[in-house]
Amino acid sequence: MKITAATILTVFEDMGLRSTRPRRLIADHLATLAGHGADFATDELWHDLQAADPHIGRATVFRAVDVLVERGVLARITFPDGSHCYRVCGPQAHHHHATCVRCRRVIEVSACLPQDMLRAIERATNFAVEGHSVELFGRCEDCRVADADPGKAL
Amino acid sequence: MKITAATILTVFEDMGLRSTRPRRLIADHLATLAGHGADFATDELWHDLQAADPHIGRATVFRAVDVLVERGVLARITFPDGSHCYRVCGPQAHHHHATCVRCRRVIEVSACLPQDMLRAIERATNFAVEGHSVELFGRCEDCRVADADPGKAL
DNA sequence: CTTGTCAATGATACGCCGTCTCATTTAAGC
DNA sequence: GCTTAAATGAGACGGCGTATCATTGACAAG
Repeated sequence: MKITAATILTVFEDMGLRSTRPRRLIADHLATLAGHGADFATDELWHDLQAADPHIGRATVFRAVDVLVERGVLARITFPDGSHCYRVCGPQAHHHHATCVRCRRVIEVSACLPQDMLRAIERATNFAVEGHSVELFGRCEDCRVADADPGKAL
Repeated sequence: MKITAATILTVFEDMGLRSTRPRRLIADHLATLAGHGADFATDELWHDLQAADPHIGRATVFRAVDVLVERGVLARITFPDGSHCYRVCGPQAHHHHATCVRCRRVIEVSACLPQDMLRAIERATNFAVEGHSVELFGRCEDCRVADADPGKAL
């Protein structure tokens, strides 16, 4: 399912939030990002939006991102060094991400921890597991090619 | 295997780093933390160390933590909200962590993504998977009891 | 032991990133 | 329109990690 600006505006609406100019701009911009499968940092998003409206506030963008993360429209992806970025994901089925450590491209992965493994962990640790995160890091095909033949790309 | 101050000092030594007073203090303190299985933030560690030596520098502690994370003596545990803490883990076998969302206690979990799942992901995505992180979040037994009977504990 | 050298330190300035505050604007129901 | 509370935007603030740099001290050579 493709994420459109309308989809995102509906998410705001569903939360009882008003339809405002900044939120429309954000929805538009995220819709185009979704098309490219690109990831972004919040500050970066803010700067991009300033092209459309120089007066848009930083706090406004941060607030919107928080809402969308909570609603699952955006996924927060954390790197091993503690830095992170966001990605438009939509309220789709549960999934995880594989990130290329070279170009930072993000790919969705439907695989997940097997249910019986989770249950085994609960038994072994006496924990009630309520959530989990799985991040995969590696090299995408393009970057493997580029690494093998440095003269060709980038 | 129990982590001792000597173990940690050996790690510094192995990296060609000098044996200094601050590093000895850090090693000592981490050894006691390892005994309790406690987690900590870097700034917190700094404050604790100031009890032993009021002149120890913040940068020094951050530098030491970086080294030890790189060497696997410390594991960085990231929470869904982006905050994080460290935990003494030692260069043990590969493992992951389950964290109690209520008391933040951390437990080690030996379970991991099955090899064949990783291979299936590589086939499906054309990624060469080089690393991964798995974090489990839930409630430990004590906290479940405490939640069910608020009058009793904490 | 003395000395020379460079890693390491510690004090602090700095910068990023996210939050908070609050006066002003604006969406939306009447 | 008018009213009212939500939302905004400008900027102050704060946490946390890094950079800078003069001083200290570890360690090896003589």
